[in-house]
Amino acid sequence: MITIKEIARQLNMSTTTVSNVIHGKTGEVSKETIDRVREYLDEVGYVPNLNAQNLAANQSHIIGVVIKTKEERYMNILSEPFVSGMLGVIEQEIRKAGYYMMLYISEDIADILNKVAAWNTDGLLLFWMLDDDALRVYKHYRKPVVCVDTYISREVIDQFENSFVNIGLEDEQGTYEAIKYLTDLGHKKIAFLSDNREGVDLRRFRGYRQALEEAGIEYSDKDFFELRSGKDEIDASFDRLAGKAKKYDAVFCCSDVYASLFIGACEKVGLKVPEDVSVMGFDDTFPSILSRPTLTTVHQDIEKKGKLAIETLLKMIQGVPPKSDQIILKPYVIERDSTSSRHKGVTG
Amino acid sequence: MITIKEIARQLNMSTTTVSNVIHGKTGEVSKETIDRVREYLDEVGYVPNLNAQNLAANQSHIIGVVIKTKEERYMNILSEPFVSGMLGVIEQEIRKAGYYMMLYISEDIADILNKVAAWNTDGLLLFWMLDDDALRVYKHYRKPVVCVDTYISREVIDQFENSFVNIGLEDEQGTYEAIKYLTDLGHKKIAFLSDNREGVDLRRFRGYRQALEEAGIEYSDKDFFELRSGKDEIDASFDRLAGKAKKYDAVFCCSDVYASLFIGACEKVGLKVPEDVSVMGFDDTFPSILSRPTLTTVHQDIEKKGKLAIETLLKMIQGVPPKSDQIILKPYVIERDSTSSRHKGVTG
DNA sequence: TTGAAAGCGCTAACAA
DNA sequence: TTGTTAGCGCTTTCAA
Repeated sequence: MITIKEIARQLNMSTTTVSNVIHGKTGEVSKETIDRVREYLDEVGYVPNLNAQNLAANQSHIIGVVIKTKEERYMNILSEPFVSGMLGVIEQEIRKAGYYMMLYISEDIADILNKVAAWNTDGLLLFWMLDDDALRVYKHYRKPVVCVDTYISREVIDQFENSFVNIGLEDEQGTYEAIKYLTDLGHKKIAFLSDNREGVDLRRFRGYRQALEEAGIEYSDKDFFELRSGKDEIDASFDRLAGKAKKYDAVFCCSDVYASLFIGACEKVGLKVPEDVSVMGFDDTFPSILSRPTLTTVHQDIEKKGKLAIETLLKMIQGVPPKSDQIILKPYVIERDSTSSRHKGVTG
Repeated sequence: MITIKEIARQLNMSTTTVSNVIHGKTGEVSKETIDRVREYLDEVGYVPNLNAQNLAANQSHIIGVVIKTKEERYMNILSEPFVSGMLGVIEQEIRKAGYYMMLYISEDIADILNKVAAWNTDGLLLFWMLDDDALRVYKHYRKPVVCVDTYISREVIDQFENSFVNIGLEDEQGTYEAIKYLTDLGHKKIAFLSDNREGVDLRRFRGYRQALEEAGIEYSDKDFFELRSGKDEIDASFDRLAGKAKKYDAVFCCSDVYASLFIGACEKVGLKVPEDVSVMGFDDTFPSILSRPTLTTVHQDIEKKGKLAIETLLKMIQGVPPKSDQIILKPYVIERDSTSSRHKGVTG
């Protein structure tokens, strides 16, 4: 790899001049010199050493994308349609902006922090942080941080000194509408299926509770279909829940994949979807159209979410302070074939 | 961020000593010094600047993962279940080995080459290169390169000076077995669905042709269901192909996603799967169990493929020459519900 | 308009 | 066993 120094030597000029034309700081360089340098650059196929550049300029052009995984899951996190969809658009946007993406996946915030610091990452995109995770990151990091789908308390946000931005979704409202959609169909016994009770899923649960309440339906904790999503247990877990589903009119699932797998489990126990039980998903990722029946689900605009996240982060990196600390997208129900109006009650 | 220099100053010793204990080169340092340094390192939470480290040591600990995309596709490449599954295990393995992954997605090899060189990437994982793509990369790069699912001619391989390794699959044999499975069920008119005629899919096509030949079935180019996979055209393309499917007993698809979408298109034109037409997929990714009917497909071990690729690359980076230039995994047919024995011919 | 030189943080050859 | 020092390739201040 040829270096600037060498080029300068060949051209009989200083490294400063070469560096200047490389960076288009041509105000201070004669037209003639510019051409001479440009031509030679082309000829030798100069490629800058980014490590050196980063070291000298103290900026890396790396955007760190941080995903905190839970322990063992049935599926590699990157295989989740929502995650891979998100990552796809994020990667694209980062690349378009001339930055590089580095992926940090870990269960351990401290570990992530280390790596992010070691690379001198210019900015961070944080997915699904809980509690004070994001704050811990920010405190040690003090560079632009954008969170995605993160719920933290006002108190914690205040400690961010105005440099917290979350790109989120109206999870509660979206789920409320989903459940309302089901009650409007005449369903009464409605279960809520998720593998956790935190963050995003907690808000969805609240939306679910509120819709039930407004419909005058009582909730019991048995209606929370808690999935054990470990690799070894997920099948058994679905089977168990499908067994319980006989007593329900509808089951709302916190992701399309879960909805799809749940439908499979229902089939196994002889329950027909939607005739015997309606099933809803969330996200409107491609499992919702591959599944049969196709999934009635809550659509969210993944592309927009990803683009907004990177756009916001990039602006912050360029020193533009964020206008608001929350950018919240609106989801909406998409009707497909996994739901229908209530039959059981009518005939039973 | 505290530096080694500063630490050395505080501790009243040289940077070499500090650097040595950081890197565990403790043979040359007294026990006492080691402890003193370690303790202080902990205390101040020292994090090395990787840019500096890379620059000085001339190695980046970055593994470049290169994916050459085709033009516009209906789906972001990272959303493809096969790709995201692969990336998931690769990321994991890279991380476990203490390396970093940098993703380079582009249509343009030259562009990729630039970035890879700029970062001084330690090794490269190349996906689905065609023709002399991989060779071009190697020629400009001359560091360890492992290809995945790459078919190139012997001539080209020879130019690699023994440093070419491909992690592949018996695509031809796998497809041969898939088609044989279909002919054994009594199917005669069998179509082959793909969006291209190169690389992997070309070999699969050859397996298909051979199986047909052995079964004494004639092939006509109309039996190649060529999918236009652009965003705007894919639906229309599937509809058109589903229309053609009426005259067929079975359709072999080059991916599970395609199989799944094709089944959807068949339903639209009133064709039942598998009663009217059998459909097969490839890869055995999760659409094959989410779809209804579940997909009969050709299973390949993605996890093993990914692990082998990284393992091989890491060894090469450590200077161990590869034993063989081809590591080829064996796929096998998995029976599910999207295929059945031939009815149409029996009754018609 | 151009150049010299210091320094980014780290490694490693060499000296002590 | 420890320290000095010369780079790695680039940016940038300051001087010419």
